[in-house]
Amino acid sequence: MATAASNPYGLLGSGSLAHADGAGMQQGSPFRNPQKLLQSEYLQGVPGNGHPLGHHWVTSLSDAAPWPSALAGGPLEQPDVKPGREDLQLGALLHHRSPHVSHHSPHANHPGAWGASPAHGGSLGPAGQPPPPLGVYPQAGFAVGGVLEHGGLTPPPAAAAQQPPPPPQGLHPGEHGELGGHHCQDHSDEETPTSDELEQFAKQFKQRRIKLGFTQADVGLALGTLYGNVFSQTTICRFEALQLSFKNMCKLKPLLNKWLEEADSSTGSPTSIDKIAAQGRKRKKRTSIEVSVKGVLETHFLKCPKPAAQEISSLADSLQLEKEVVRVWFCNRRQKEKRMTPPGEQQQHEVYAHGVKTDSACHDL
DNA sequence: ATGCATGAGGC
DNA sequence: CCTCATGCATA
Repeated sequence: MATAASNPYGLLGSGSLAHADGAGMQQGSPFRNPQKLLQSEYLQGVPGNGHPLGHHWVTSLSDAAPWPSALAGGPLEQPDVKPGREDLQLGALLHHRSPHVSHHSPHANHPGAWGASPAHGGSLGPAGQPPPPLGVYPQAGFAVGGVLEHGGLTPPPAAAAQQPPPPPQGLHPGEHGELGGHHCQDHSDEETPTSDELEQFAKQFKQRRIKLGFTQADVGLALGTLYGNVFSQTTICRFEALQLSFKNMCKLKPLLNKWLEEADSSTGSPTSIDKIAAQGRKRKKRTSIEVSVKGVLETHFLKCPKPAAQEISSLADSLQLEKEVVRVWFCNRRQKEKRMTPPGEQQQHEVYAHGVKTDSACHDL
């Protein structure tokens, strides 16, 4: 498709571009993680993380296919040809507010996968959310809100029930009373987009962005000048690649959608070139971890995704790395594990479960 | 596009 | 110390 993916960065060599491009295109269905974000809301004290994350893989593979049938059952790129075509044809002309296909998967709303927290209409409040007054801090106005926390200290009662089958209850909108009696307003899609919708939106967004001649960085900046929430190229990139958490995706979608409309109407208008001040923070130089070392780390990660402090220390010592570096590495690894398609397995490759995680804390050192 | 890093919020 | 959202710096 848009192989011409933007090469906004003149500095990038063709080599890296090719790689990047390919990666981006492959993102057919990165979402496969059954992460129970939605439940975290009330399961907060429960072992989302109490046991090895590894079990996520097993979970996703064995039980559930959090994915819409389209993805799980049949590898279809697009159930409908709407997005792409529409974009190409009407791109310069106009587009309606609802980019997503009118017919969603009938069961697409099942919360199994990345159920976002529906009750967070308040914190996330996509559409109804008033733009913060020139808040320079993205997070200030937004409130990372009820970031779902770990709390994983309580082990599951029985190993048998590895993960409770998510109730098929559709988190339909209009349930919360906090928003007043507005309910059931047929908004485009503000409540809880399905992963499928998000995927489609992201795809469409990227294509339009490119056609309009904007780079990811431009968009991030524009969001800041337009709505007070600045984002980096990284974030926009991750959004397009669907490498953010479901919740995070839901939060950004409305903003990006607005930007699309804006960019659409002002075809040719120069975007505000506003640059926010950078913090004179002493950021540590990125420590490059050698491949071999990474291999060791990964091995350990497979054994125990959440090593104790002491274990981290000894590991760091063995690898001759700072403890902090190792700690952060594990943190990042865990995050990655949650957002991305599990390492070592791409959506096109064969899938076989790792039968190693019986869900036990790693051996105490 | 992605790896390592920072920081807020929370136990 | 963890998770989660986010980004600088880099491959």
